[in-house]
Amino acid sequence: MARKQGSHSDITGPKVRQAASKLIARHGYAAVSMRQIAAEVGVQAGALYNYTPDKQGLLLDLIGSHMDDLAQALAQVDLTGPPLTALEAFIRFHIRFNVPRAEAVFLSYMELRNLEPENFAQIEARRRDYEQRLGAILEAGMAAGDFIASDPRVTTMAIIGMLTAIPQWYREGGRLPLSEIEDIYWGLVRRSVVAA
Amino acid sequence: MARKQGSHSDITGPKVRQAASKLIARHGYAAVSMRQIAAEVGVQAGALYNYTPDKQGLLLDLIGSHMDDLAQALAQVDLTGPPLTALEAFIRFHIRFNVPRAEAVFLSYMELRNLEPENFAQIEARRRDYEQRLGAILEAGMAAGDFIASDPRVTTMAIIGMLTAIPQWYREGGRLPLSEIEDIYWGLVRRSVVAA
DNA sequence: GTCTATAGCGGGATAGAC
DNA sequence: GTCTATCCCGCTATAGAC
Repeated sequence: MARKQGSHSDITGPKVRQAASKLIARHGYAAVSMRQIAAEVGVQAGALYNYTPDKQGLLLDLIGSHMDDLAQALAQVDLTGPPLTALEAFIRFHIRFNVPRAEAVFLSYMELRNLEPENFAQIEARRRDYEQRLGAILEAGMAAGDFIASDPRVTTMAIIGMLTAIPQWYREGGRLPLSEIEDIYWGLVRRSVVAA
Repeated sequence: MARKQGSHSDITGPKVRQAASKLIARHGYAAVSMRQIAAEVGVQAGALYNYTPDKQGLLLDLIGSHMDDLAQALAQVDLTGPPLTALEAFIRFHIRFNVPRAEAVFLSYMELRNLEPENFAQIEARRRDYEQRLGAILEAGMAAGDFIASDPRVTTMAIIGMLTAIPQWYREGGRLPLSEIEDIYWGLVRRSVVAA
């Protein structure tokens, strides 16, 4: 409440992140200049440094925020049920979360290599934690005999790969609604891992 | 035979492409300078222009050569059998072709956006042709009742996504041999699409 | 075919006025 | 908080000697 209404920093800050996300997702981190980002926001390049210590900090902020959002959203999902229920919940969550965030997903994956080593390690650890949530479901289901006994780690990577590719081809307003895509993918996964 | 043995252009040319592929795969097209590529080869930057008209031409050469290799290798595969046989052949071919070429696969996908529009369109068309080979198998199998009737286009993208992610985590000399990875993936695909 | 040297440009980041 | 101006650097690509 003490904060002034209309303060520029409340408006410009988000605009900087949004402009950077859009341009970096489209052209790549190294190919986008601070001047281009500033032009997209409608300020001069020097003004960006009120919102980020440097270009690398901006990238880390974008990817880190995306990982925050992912972790927080997953925390709302109940994965404590039986393996089959948990698996379906995870699959549907992943699709519903990622597809509307195609830009951030794409950026967070493609620009990992442009993070400085310590930043990279931190993000990578969080990504592995996320994947391991799926891995644990598969392990539990295989141990219980609900799922076909196969290699849970390879199966995890196969499912994550399949799901993560969706935002690359799915277009809103396309041939099929997202709910149907979700059903199709769940069908593919269910048949491939659930014991008959 | 008229060509002199030991001519530098026969040796330096491939070295330039190899160095560029390695560096661009690791750091990204925009982040890698012609000077870095030259240093990796062991020449000065100006010498590179004996082998490429410009930096963009080098990128197009790398991605285009990869697509050439892919098309030529696929042409050796017999996909004329019944859908189930053709599907297995395609799956195993894709894994066997892509995994040992992780660097080129990664680069060819990640750097598409750095191709100039006409170059991009040409590569993209060839990629779609490749994916359609799988699509046709799925359509035939669904029409014949061998495969579970589902959406062939979405299923194509799901399978391609699953397979294409393999080089991102598979490491030679890792826990499992490639032949076993191949078997696991074929099992996943078979169960998900083949009618019981 | 490779070198050295350089033209010409655009990059990230900072200083100081307002 | 934003601006203008600028420092210093590295980039692509070319010219001309060898």
